[in-house]
Amino acid sequence: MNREKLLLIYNLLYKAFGPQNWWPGETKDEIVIGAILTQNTAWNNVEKAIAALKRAHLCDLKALHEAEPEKIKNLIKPAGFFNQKCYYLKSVSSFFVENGGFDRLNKLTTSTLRASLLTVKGVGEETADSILLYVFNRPVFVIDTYTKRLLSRHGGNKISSYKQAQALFMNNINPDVKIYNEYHALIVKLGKEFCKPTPTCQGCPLEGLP
DNA sequence: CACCAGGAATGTA
DNA sequence: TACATTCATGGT
Repeated sequence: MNREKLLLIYNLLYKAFGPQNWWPGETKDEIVIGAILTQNTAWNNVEKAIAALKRAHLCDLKALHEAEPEKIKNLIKPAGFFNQKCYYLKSVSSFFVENGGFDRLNKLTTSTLRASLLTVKGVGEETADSILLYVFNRPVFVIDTYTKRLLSRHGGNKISSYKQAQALFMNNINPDVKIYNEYHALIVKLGKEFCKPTPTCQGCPLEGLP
């Protein structure tokens, strides 16, 4: 994998799929909540959980911080792992509330903010980077299952760690929030349509690439 | 019925 | 560092 190929893949995906308008969420709180709920879970199930939270006026980090765990669990059940995710939502919402919310956290440098997010239970590397990119608008490339799959099928080299995969993109693509946003969203689109565990390469925008 | 989904935490070797 | 296990609902 090299710079030309990374740019070529981006152009092919963009031409085939067009702009994805990510992240699908109206508020910053909703994006953070969605980032937790979507862990190893299909997005349509996350939408049901978010809709339920909205109806209960709990699609809000401050409200979640004060809500009863049992109430949260019942509302987010459609997204699966409801015991864990309730605990994660609690820990993430306390983090935001106790640190003065978005505006104050936004004063931190990207690396400091990332390290801080990684101390929160329920926030791993991918979720931290998703929040950095889609909530704080920092130029951080998000690596997910689809990205790793794409690299293993078209990469030509072995990428073992998250950090290594992330460095590949960030060392070769200018740190542009807009581009990082679009590229990750396009890779997810590709993963859902074609680059699945059992790939359907008929009509794939990347058909024919090494 | 089997398989998988926009992962993370924890434990083992 | 590299895997294995657990968590759980809903779509295909």
